[in-house]
Amino acid sequence: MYTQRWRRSSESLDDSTPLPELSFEDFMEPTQDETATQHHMEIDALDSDEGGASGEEHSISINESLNTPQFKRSVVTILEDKRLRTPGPAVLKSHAIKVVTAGAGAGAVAPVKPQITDIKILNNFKPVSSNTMKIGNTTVAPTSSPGGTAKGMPLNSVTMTQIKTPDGKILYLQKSMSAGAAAKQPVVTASTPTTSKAAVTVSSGGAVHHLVAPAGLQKAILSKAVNVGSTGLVKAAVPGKGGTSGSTPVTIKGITPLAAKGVPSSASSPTSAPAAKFQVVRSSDGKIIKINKASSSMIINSKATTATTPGTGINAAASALKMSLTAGNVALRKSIGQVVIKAAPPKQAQSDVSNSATLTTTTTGTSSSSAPPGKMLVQSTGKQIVVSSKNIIKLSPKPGATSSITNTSVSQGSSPTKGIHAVQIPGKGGVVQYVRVLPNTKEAASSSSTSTSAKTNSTSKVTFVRSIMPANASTSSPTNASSAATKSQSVGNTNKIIMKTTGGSIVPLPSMQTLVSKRALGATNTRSPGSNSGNQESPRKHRLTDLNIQHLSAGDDASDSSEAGPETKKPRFVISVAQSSQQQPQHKQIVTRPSAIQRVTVQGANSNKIAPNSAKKVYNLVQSANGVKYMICNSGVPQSSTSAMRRGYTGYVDSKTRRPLSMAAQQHRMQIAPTNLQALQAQAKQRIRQQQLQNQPSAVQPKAAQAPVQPPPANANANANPQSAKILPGKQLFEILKSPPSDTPPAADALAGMTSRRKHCNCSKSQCLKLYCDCFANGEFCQDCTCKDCFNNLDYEVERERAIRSCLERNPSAFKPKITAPNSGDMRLHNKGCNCKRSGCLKNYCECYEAKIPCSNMCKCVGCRNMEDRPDMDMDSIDSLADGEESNKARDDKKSQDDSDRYLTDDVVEATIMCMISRIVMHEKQNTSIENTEREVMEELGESLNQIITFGKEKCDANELVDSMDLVS
DNA sequence: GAGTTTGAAACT
DNA sequence: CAGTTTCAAACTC
Ligand SMILES: [Zn+2]
Ligand SMILES: [Zn+2]
Ligand SMILES: [Zn+2]
Ligand SMILES: [Zn+2]
Ligand SMILES: [Zn+2]
Ligand SMILES: [Zn+2]
Repeated sequence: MYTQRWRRSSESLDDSTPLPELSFEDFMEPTQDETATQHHMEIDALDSDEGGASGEEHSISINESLNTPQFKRSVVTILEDKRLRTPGPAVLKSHAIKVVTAGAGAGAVAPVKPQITDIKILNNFKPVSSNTMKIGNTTVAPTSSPGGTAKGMPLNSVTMTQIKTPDGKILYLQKSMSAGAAAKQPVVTASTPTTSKAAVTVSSGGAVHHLVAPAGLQKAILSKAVNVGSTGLVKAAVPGKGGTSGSTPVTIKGITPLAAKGVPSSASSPTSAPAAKFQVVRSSDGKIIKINKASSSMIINSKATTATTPGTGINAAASALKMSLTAGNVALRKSIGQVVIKAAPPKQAQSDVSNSATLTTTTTGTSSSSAPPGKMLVQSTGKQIVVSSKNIIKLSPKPGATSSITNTSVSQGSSPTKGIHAVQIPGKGGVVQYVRVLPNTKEAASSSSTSTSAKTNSTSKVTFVRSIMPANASTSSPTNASSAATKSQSVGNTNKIIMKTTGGSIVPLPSMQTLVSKRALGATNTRSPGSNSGNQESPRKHRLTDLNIQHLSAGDDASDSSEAGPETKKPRFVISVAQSSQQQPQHKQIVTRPSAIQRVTVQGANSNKIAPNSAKKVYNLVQSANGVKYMICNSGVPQSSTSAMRRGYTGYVDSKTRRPLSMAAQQHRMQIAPTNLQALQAQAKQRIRQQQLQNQPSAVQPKAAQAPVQPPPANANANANPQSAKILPGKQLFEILKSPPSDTPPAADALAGMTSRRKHCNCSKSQCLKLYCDCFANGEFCQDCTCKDCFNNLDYEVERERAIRSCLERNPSAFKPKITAPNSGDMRLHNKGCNCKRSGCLKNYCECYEAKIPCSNMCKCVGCRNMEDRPDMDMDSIDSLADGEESNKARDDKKSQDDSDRYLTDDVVEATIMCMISRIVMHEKQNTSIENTEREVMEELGESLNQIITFGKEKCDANELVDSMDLVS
């Protein structure tokens, strides 16, 4: 079933993609299972959040503790020199980088499975440990240069963003802001950050964003598992922090604190909006994750920062990013390089200080300023970065995807608007993931930022986050909030509707069409890095290069988007964290649809309203294949990080993998309300808006059961902005989304196709109540399907639930993702394996192939040709290949997994991610087209991967030689 | 678009 | 659990 979904979509894209490449999904969704290691990343804006943030941070820290044992802080400095702009770095297909951050949620989250951030490169790379790696331009030195101390750095003026890796590594992004620059970013209270965070600004030169591993405070966790695959996805998930401390929940904090924590409600109100809201949407296939953080918002885009002076800014502006890896496998501190984010346009920046300035995040001042909270979504076709409340950042390379950006800026007025940047990487099917960073309230930010900036360098925390576009940006017609989202260019996939929960309200966002055709993905994805490595040139690269960025206008943050937000104009990366008050238990929203599930943690952006506690709520968004999206809220309870992660991931994972139910189950608490368009439209619209989150669930509850049904009023609670929630029927959104697709260039096409929902079932005898039906299997309601006698809708809730139970009885894991990564870093594999007899596992009949993953030892296939080895090969070539299949498989699989981790150290991953982020930021500042941004991001990724691979290979070779020597001797 | 192929899901 | 049937997608023409 699963596969099917993808299949089609993929097909449209490319059939060609023969190989078992990794699918985005893989990257994206890495951890499907609970266990799946999830990587949690948390990014906190040190500065940003004010008090609230701080609180959160702490919580985070806690989580971290969980996740990451200790802080080790190695500081890694990442310098971006200049990235290669090599065009399409093909990069490794196989390598995917996933970063997931578990929600801070303290215990809760962590508990589950703290995931480890892993970066894996499928290809065998050796860990670079000792040697310095260069990623793209950035070099990572094993030892971190600067900073060790950094940790303690006083943030002072500088705002920093911290990212912790599960390992305990923390990354801070500081943006020294030039004064001007500061503006954008929400300065937020930079103040707060002060505490623990010490930012280390390494770069002497201009302002630099430093990533420092702070000690405690906010931590960003990068899950180790980063897979960079050709598909190259980088996922960073930030799990919501747990529930415990509610506040913290937002894992990712916008660096800039939201000034306003309080956000007001309205979503729109950005300015003050207390915390930034992060919304993340992921839809690999259709999955979306939003995270809103009320208070702090993260901005990923550089835009925000205004870099005042581009050129000048450079120095000053450039912020150096330092990443410290604490635990990391390698423990080593590596100074990666500095990434400079310049407010100023990149170019200038570059000149800057040494190399560093790769990124300039100049925020367009305007935007930043204006749109306080901007939400950014970065989509890259191939890569996605998702930041979810839980904070997930995924970068998946999408092949063709052009990035579309939809950003809806929500401006509520102007200010409020938030830019959301969604990065979607088309999953196989077209799953797109979004990363949104909503600068909530940023408006203030701008102002605030300034303040901060004022400080010396003011490192503005800008970090990634872009402030959302100013309202203006949002210009986009807000139309529907949702619509706005939809506006996003759709990239490929299906439309995704993202529910924003900023306030608690969830707003459906249309997914970007960015999706890249599977093919593309596949192409890109080639697993074996090694082989690939060499070939950057390979076509795949492009894909990687292609990033789609969508802007979602989330409405404003909290408020969302829906209304306001919708406008997405510019693509922004927004990570908004809505804070929902936890209080309302209801977090849950319902989402019925499992399909894509995204998690969003919501902090109480709205919080204002709600409880201060703002526990974090996590929402999982699920998109139905149709495009319907469902939100699942975790009631305040912090999800285990893992769990959260999972879902998120899972969601991303292949469409196939999706299993709403499972999801639900996992989440237990969560309720899923199906928000099908249909349902919604028909019944719900009204409800939905209001109830969506809240009520609807009633019926819907996904069977998952666990989630008991709670009516998820979440919205209400959280959202002040229910409005946003309004979402309208998904379809509309979808439609909207769809329309846009064209934007994306080439890839887009494929993607575009994807965009709409992947599939619509055509069941005739199962009533869509058996797993034969993809819709049902994905936990989605049939929408726009051509099925006959369909019972998979709200009109037959009873039957549907019964069917769900039946399926679960038969197979408790029926709704769980089929493809998961055993270990965080590991490449995804089909849990059960396929059983192909005649297709050689080279056709979409094969679930493995469909998922673009190689067959594993779990597979019982006969004559399998779907092995990792041949990533690059085309179908044809593959066909020609003799089979050696099984043996190969086993070998490959194992190999890949084993080695992958070695090479990808946290540091490396972080560095890579940072580089990518920096690019995004820069582009945002520059306002370069999304496509270009995506391209560059992908290129960056590809470049990094190549370097990593090259490095790994070299080492491996050397080692082998040595070994052989030894043997000989 | 009809018909065939395919392999998972369902059933025995 | 194996073998068979059912099913809907994937594929072919
Ligand atoms: Zn169906
Ligand atoms: Zn259907
Ligand atoms: Zn149906
Ligand atoms: Zn197979
Ligand atoms: Zn297989
Ligand atoms: Zn196989």
